[in-house]
Formats: sequence, structure tokens, C-alpha cells
Amino acid sequence: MPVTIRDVARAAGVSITTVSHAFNGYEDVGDETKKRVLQVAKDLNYRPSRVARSLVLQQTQSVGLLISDFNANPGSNHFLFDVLAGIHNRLAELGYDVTLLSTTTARQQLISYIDFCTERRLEGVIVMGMRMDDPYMQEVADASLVSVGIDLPILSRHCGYVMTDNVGGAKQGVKHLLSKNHRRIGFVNGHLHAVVSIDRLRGYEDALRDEGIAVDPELIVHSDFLVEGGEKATAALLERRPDVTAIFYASDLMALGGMRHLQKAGRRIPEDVAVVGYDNIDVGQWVVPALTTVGQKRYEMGTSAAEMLVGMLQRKEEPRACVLQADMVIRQSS
Amino acid sequence: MPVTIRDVARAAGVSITTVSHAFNGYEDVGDETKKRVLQVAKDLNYRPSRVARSLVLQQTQSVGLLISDFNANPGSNHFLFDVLAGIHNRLAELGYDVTLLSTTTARQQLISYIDFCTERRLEGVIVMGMRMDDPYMQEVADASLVSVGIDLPILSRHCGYVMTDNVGGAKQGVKHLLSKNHRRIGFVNGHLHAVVSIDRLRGYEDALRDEGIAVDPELIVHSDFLVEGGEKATAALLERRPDVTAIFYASDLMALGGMRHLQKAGRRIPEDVAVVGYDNIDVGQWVVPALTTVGQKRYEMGTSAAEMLVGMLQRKEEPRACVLQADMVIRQSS
DNA sequence: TTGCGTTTCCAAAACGTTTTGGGTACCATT
DNA sequence: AATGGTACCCAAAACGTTTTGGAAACGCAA
Repeated sequence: MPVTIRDVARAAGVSITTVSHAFNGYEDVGDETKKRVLQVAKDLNYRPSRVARSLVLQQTQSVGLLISDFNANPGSNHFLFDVLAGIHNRLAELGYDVTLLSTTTARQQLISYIDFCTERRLEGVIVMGMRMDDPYMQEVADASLVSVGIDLPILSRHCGYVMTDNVGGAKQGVKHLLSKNHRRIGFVNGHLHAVVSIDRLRGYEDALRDEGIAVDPELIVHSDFLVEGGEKATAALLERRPDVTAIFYASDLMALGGMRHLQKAGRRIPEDVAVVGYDNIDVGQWVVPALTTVGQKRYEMGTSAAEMLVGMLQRKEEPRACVLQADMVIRQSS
Repeated sequence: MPVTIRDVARAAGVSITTVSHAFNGYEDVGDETKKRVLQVAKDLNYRPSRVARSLVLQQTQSVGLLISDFNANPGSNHFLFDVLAGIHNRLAELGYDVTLLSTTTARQQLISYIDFCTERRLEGVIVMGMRMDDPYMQEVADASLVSVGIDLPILSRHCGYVMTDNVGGAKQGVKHLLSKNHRRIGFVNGHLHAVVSIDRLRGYEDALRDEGIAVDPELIVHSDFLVEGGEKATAALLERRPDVTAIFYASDLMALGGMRHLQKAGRRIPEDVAVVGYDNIDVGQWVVPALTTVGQKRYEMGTSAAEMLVGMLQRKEEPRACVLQADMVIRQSS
């Protein structure tokens, strides 16, 4: 049904070769014929078939986008969406198509993601939304398929990654509070067996030390990244050290819980206690006062991943770790 | 580099025909040889090339997903993301791949989306995030390409759509307030040149009439879907009719603005004034009190669109309008 | 012996491109 | 007249599958 190169050749009275050459910028086709061929092609509405092209060229110019748990990610939705947009837009600019691929459906079909990619001759894959303990991780690491992980710090022969500098991010957040002359700064961290918690703690400590302030263990409390946890942790912190003038939270959700408690306890924000969160979730800009926070450059993470992948694909670049600076968003809570 | 059907044939000592037949359930291959072929294929890690398959079969088993303004959609992000997940997961179950495609990318502005699809031999396309006045709309409507729109009420020869029942949704919201014995219910609508505003107004009026309550024009005020607009509209409404006991907003953002004003004006929610919004955005569950709202079944919209498209593709079903019921979420603000 | 079914296998064409290795005119030099 | 160069064009192979139309081998009935 669709019009092929053969139809164009016949209509223009030339060979298939000539049509192909006319389209692909070869020098050995006369101006006159070239014009005629292109005109005929346009008239017939000819579009060269990518699948035939892929077959003969042995490259599809398309990559997979592996999203873990595509349906059940209410928390990180916009995170994934923004990254997704970045990946796709940059990849499109670079001439690559992106095919979606989720672990949930792939698992249903009992086919590994590697098999999925080789069947389709995808040239590479970007992996996101996956946790370090995901069973797919092993496959990603071992794969001979070129891949880039988002927030997935695995570096192997064919596998690079892009993530955000959590140490630096936390440092920025605390430095911001220091610049507002706060000296007794509480820190509500997540559980310590998450990698980000360790990094953010480092950042908190580094910032204080840079300013010559001793780290006071009483000011540090651990929680679970969630709202209620933040609320309780804040209560405990205030009990222990009622003199804090600022609190840094390792997640926005905990910061929201904390603000709830602070307001209940009659502390004004930011006059009595300043608050800084982490993640830059949407809600932050709607609460009163609006939440100061440090977030990831989500769209940029996507574009970076896209560029890294294409670099590895086209210029045989070595896989590397791309660490992006965190993004400080200053609002009314500090 | 990748292992082909020829490699398998050679290794198993049969013709490529036999390998193909063994894989595709033909009856004319002996039990003994069939077992050997499959074993050899597994040993060699053979995966049939979809691109070669697509070429000879003249079908790619893959569809496009056209997303308008992929990068600049902060408001409706999770809406698109959830729909996207629904589309992809259902489509994967049905054996289709999905290729991303956005209107924004510079490269893709040079080439129409129809051309994009025919080049790749995509069998159909699902369109989302597009507004009725988008220049791409014309193309979608005229296309001979099979397509399904999300929230895009266009019905043509090859083009169906799925959207949410806005009349029914608004009706549900207002009925909920009526069931709480509210009788003077204000309505803060969006601008009237949006289709949804007209529908939601209809729903508001229908609900009141069903209960035998006259529609009071003084209780209806128009705004712009946004926070500040909702705030001002609420102020105006309270000025005009201080006796309202409930307000229905045509968007959550306006409801948030409204709640801000109500609290400033010293009205308790929901004791003095009950509030119901529309859209079910994430923020709604974090504000205090949590916002009652009516939303769309986002994931289900995706799966429905996927099923409709595949129905049109495989069973030659006629394009149709699929109208889903709205989703009432009752929280503390009402 | 011939003819006819089964069962199991295969050669070759086809799908729509790209690319290689020429070929034919034509003109300008020797 | 032969040679060489240039400008333009093309046939055919290749990419990795599926499918069509047999073919070979065998047994069985006439």
C-alpha cells in the first residue's frame, strides 16, 4: 500500500539506485534528474521505509527506555516524567527514536529486557526508576548492551550513569541557612541504609565544618523520608534542643510534616525556625509558607543521559559517571 | 554480529525454512528436528530480528505516542504520566511497541507527524496533551492514519477518542455537596471558551435542578483555572453572597486559592464553607484540610485508548467516543 | 509396475532499502 | 585514432526474515 522507492523510480523513469542517490546526497546524479526525482517523490508522497533502511544498514537509530514499575510510582511520578521528557527531546534531536519498555510488562511476557532489545535491534537503553536491589539490576550491570542509568550508580564496561550530587546538594541547603546567620541547625535525615542519606549527612557536616561550627549529634535525628516521620522527628528534635533556629530535612515530605508540627507548636516559619527541604516536589510551592528546597535538575538529567548514551554509541566514548549539581530553590520558608 | 536464522540453520544442519517453521508452529517439521533446532537456537542465544520480520510481514506491531509540548507541562505532568503508563502497559500486553513522538522537538517540527509515522511504518498513533486549537489538530483530524485522542473530542473516519464525562463529573461533585445538606452552593468556573467549563456548568445546573433548586446566577462566578483567580473569585463571591455554605470549583488550583482566602476571611473549612475542587492534583491531599475533588481515571484512560486503537487496528472496529465516568475523591474539605 | 498419500524437508522469491562495481557517452588530449 | 577523464546512470547483491510451491522418501493400494 505505501509507495516505495520502486514506484518513484518508475514514475521518474530512472533506476532505484538513482532515486536512492538523489535522496542521500550522492554527487553522481544530474541536476535535472535530481530535481525531477525529488519532485516525483513529493508528488507521490514517498517516505523511505525506516525498517528496510534499518535492515540493510544494520542499525535502527533507536534506543529503549526501561522504566521500572511503570504503574506504581505515585511518589516519583513527576520526577520520572521530567526526566523522560529530557531524554526523549534530546534523543530526538540527535536522531534517535525511543521505544518504551517497562519491567512489569516485560516480566509478564517472560522475556528479559536484553532479549527485548536484541529482538528489536535497539542500539542502547536508558534505565530509570529502578532501585539498587531490583532483580533487573544484575542484568543491567552484566549486559553487553550499551546503557545509561538514571540515579543508578553502576559503572561497568558498557554502562554509565547520571545522578545528582547529594553531598553538594545538602551542603548548599545548609550553607543557605548559614548565610542567613543560623548557627544551631537541626538535621532530619532519612534512614541510614539509603545511599542518599549518607551523602546528605556528609553534606550537612561539611557545610558546618567549612564555617568552623562543630557538629552537634543532638541536632541530628533520623526518620523515614515520609510526612509523619518528619512530624515526629521534629517534635523529638524540639524537645531535645528547643533552641534550634533552623531545620534541614532530607526530604520535602518530612519538611512538610515538620512544618505542620512547628506551626502547631506555635513557632513561626521562618521567623522562629527556618525550614529547608530536599527533592523539590510540586507541593512545596503551594504550602504556606512556600518551601525552600534543593532538588534535582530533572529535565537536564534526561538530556545528559541521552547525550552520554549517544556519545558511547557514536563516538565509542567510555562509560562514565555524570554527576549534576543540585538545584537550590529559595522560597519563603527560610 | 548478532546471530541470525542462518547461523541457527547451519548449526542445526537444516535449512532456514525449517528453523522458521520450527519457531512459528508449522506442522511440517519432525519432532526430533524441532527439538534440536530449538535447542541450538537457545544455545546460540538466537533472537529473530523484528526489523526483518516487519519488512516481510509488512507490519511493525508498533504505534506512536504523540505528546504535545513534552517539556512545558508543569501543571498536567502527572496526568500525562499516568495516562502514558496506562497506554504503554496495555499496549505491551497486546503485543505492540510504543515509540515516543513529540511536537516540540525542533527536528520534528520540520517533518509532519504523519510523515514521521509512515517513515517508521507505525500502525497507529495515540495523541495526548494537545489542545483543540493546536495547529497539529488539523493533521490529526484529516489523517488516514488510525488514531485515538486523549481528551481530544474529535471523531473522524480513522480517529476515535477517550475522555472524561465533565458534565457527570461536575454533577457528582455538586450532588455530594447536596447530600451534605448544602443548599446555597457557589460555583467558581473557568473561562467560558474552554469546552470543559461549559460541560461543568451544565453538570452544576443539572445537579441543582434534579434536587428542585433554582439556579441562582449570583452564585456563579467565572475565573481562569488558576490559584490567584480562584482567590479573587472567592472574595467576590463571598462579598456578593456571604451566606454560601459550600463552593464548587472547576479546578483544584482555584480551590486552593479559594481555601486560602476562606481561611484568611476566618471561615472554617468545612464547618462554615465546604469546598470541592476538580482535577485531583497531587497537592490536594497535602493541604489542610485535604481537598475533596473530582478527577479523571488517568491510568484507565490510557488503557482504554490502547484497547480502542488495537480494536481499530486488528478487528477493524469503527472509531468511537469513549467517555469515562469521573472519579470522586472525598476528603476533609467537604 | 504404477499411482497416490504422508511426512519431512528445502530452494527461491519477496519485503524496501543501500552500496558496490561497473557501464556508456561525451569531450579533450596526445 | 587511440587514450584518458568526467559526468551520469544502472544491475545486482545484500540485510534477515516469511511463505510458496514443490521434492524426496516411504508406504500402501491397485
